[in-house]
Amino acid sequence: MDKLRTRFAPSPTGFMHIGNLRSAIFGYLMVKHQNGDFILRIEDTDQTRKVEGAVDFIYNTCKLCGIHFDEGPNNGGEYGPYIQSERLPLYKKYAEELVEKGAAYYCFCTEERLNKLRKIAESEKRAFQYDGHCKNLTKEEIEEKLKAGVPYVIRQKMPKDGVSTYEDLVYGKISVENRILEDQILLKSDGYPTYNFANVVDDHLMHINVVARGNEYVMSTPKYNLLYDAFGWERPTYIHLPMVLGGDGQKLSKRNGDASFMDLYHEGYLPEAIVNYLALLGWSPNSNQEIFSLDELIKEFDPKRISKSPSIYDEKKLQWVNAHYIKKLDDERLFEITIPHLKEAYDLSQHDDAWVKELVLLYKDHISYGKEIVSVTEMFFHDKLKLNDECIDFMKDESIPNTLKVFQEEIQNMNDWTVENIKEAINHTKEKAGVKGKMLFMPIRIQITGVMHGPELPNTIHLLGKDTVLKRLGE
RNA sequence: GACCCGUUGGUGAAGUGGUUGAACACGCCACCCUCUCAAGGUGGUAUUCAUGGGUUCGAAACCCAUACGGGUUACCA
Repeated sequence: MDKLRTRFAPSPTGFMHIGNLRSAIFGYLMVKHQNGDFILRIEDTDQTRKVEGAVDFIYNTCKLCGIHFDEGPNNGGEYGPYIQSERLPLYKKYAEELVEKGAAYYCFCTEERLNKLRKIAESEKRAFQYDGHCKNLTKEEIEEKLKAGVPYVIRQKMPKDGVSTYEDLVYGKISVENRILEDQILLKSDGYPTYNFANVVDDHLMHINVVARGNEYVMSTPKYNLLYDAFGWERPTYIHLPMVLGGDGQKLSKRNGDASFMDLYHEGYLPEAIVNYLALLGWSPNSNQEIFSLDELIKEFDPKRISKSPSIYDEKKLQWVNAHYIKKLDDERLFEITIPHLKEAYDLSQHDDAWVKELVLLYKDHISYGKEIVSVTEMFFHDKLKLNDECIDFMKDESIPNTLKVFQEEIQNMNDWTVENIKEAINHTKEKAGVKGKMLFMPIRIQITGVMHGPELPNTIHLLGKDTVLKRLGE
């Protein structure tokens, strides 16, 4: 069997949303499972959508995720160029070849005529389909118009009857009646190929034998196959992926909580966690395992276990996965995904690096993504503590003023400001004030941090600093 | 409208005719741990498998309708 080769073929929009990334991941896993090649091809046949720097952006995103390309615009390969706008002459040549073979034809129909046809179809409540007006032009007529420079497109000649069938690795057998297939445009009047055509030509030329893409193409795949057949090329294996939807069951959008990969990344989600989560959206392993490294995913991946129904993107579960990875993260990376957020939110000039790092470490097990460090550490940066009702209630106990007073004295008399000494101070307070457990810790915690929960108290106090602590105890 | 695809709990899902009175995970709740929260541990919650018909000794699983959802129907990709 030939080496597996698939491609990720995005448009250079400078944006990669979760669904796109997932397609890339699935393609990558599919092909790497069998040691195949993963190729990047840029589909920029719609010049109006092109964005500067988009190719690098795609490379960066994938690199962060651990996905590498065996071939592509930035790393070359045997079958380049890998940017469609650089392959223009090719498409024309192949389109003309198809005309010669009788599988396509020149069409000189104007937009006005097409629009008129469309209107008629609409008024008759019929689906519009090109009527094949130019299909039967004589050779002389065509020559003449070409010579006269009349703008033209090249259209695919579709069979009028019969049924086209193919086998999809996910959806199984798909059949579509040929009569609903339109004589679609292959080559636009500006000389650019349409997506559909460029895809087939490039896939063949680049020896792509596995096509993994969104299931919005399930129904148009017979058109592609007809093209392969007309050329006498071998059809690839198709894997159509179910869609990813937002929480409202609608297509992903900013509105329903969609985030692009970069948004998530910048909020301190780890790429490996995102990849892990995404791999589980619409695919399930043969076991109950939930946490997978990329290598494990490659080993376990089986396209037969891709589900057919759309999946809903659930940020809660992503957070759970991400939190899992954060717990195992080495400190340096933890700092990278948290400290910039702290810097942005708070004035850190009063603190040195070591202090900031200690703070982050204190919350390592408490956050599920990097940016969450900001909300969770608020008490360190805002002096005004607002107690909620529960705290106020708690503070009503009559033993509390004394407990706080004793503790305050302990702090005042402390020479070395260390976690150990603070622990000692709490212990002394226990003895001197005659309180323990909750009645010992809670008053101190509430008075100093303003809330009833948080990480370990001595460490928290230590980080807050003696001055702040005394100030809050005095209030 | 036509065509294609889908429909297991709040979410991701396992399941491919019979230890399923439907696994596992997220979420949620409770308990344990803990000064507290988180983490961790334990337990619980929720789907009778969209609906209605078949086929079968037996169906979530096979077949047919219906409903709902999504997709396609561009000189966009």
